[in-house]
Amino acid sequence: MPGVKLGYPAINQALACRSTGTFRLASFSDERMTETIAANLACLRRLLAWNVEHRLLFFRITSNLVPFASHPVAAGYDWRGRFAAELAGLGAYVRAHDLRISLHPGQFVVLNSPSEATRASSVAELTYHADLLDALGLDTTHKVQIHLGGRHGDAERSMEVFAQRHATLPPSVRSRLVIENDERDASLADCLRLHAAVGIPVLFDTLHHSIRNDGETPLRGLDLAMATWGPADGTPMVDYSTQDPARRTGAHAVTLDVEHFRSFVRRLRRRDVDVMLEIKNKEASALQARVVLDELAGPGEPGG
DNA sequence: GACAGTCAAGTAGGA
DNA sequence: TCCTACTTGACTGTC
Repeated sequence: MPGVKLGYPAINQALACRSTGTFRLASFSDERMTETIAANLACLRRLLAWNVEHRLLFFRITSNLVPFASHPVAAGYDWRGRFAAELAGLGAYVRAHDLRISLHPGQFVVLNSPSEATRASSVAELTYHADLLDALGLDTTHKVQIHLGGRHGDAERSMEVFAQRHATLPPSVRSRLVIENDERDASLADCLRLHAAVGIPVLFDTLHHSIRNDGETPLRGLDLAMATWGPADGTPMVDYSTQDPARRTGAHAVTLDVEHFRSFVRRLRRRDVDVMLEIKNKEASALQARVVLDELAGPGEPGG
């Protein structure tokens, strides 16, 4: 585990601010948009500083940072122009502290949808995510992760459609897009086939793989996924979680299973990955995981 | 201030 | 056929 960067998604429960602020579509106004984005960016700045202070160098920025960014209602709102200075400042902070950023658009991004309207809104949403990374001045090692979308009654065809549409995406989107295995639509093997077809890197999700796989052990699965990341993609990203025993299959645990995580990290050995902790209690688990990494790195050499 | 219903968007699976 | 979950609950009207 040479320099594992640890992270958590979107929200820091220890801070008294949220970068996920939004409003109802019916409440849309130029003023509301401006005040919400300004508050979200200010909170994001605090969040990143908190992360740096606690050596959590991987962070998933909320897709809500700019509410309704890909919705027609906001088509005339130039958020990139109005907040250019703030966004550039945030990006400079990310680069100065060697932070890693990811984004995870919602379930409404369905690139292979049979509906033309859904496909178009999906492309618009992905373009917003790429625009955000562009506005931050971040390179193609900062990623946008999505799932296959749906099977639409024909799993083979759905992957073909995904591949075809992937090829038509704007370069700024395509260069940042990665696909994550899930337990419903696309197993790791499916994602690897997509990689073979269009070159998209595969983000390995430990929990989803434990639920749905084709016999690959977790480490074998991880190695296969890691091999899909090229130099321009940076260190492979991994989503780490365990099953919440009290909830439905696939539900993320509320707290970190420290022993499970320790075992996971030990088995990484020399593998270079950045780990996103998809644990419900957010930064609290990330701090625990940080301790585990430091312990395993030994005295005098904190583990990245 | 607390609470409950609702919120831009799609899809599959379960009740 | 309706409800739920998802990546992250958050917003808003009512009491």
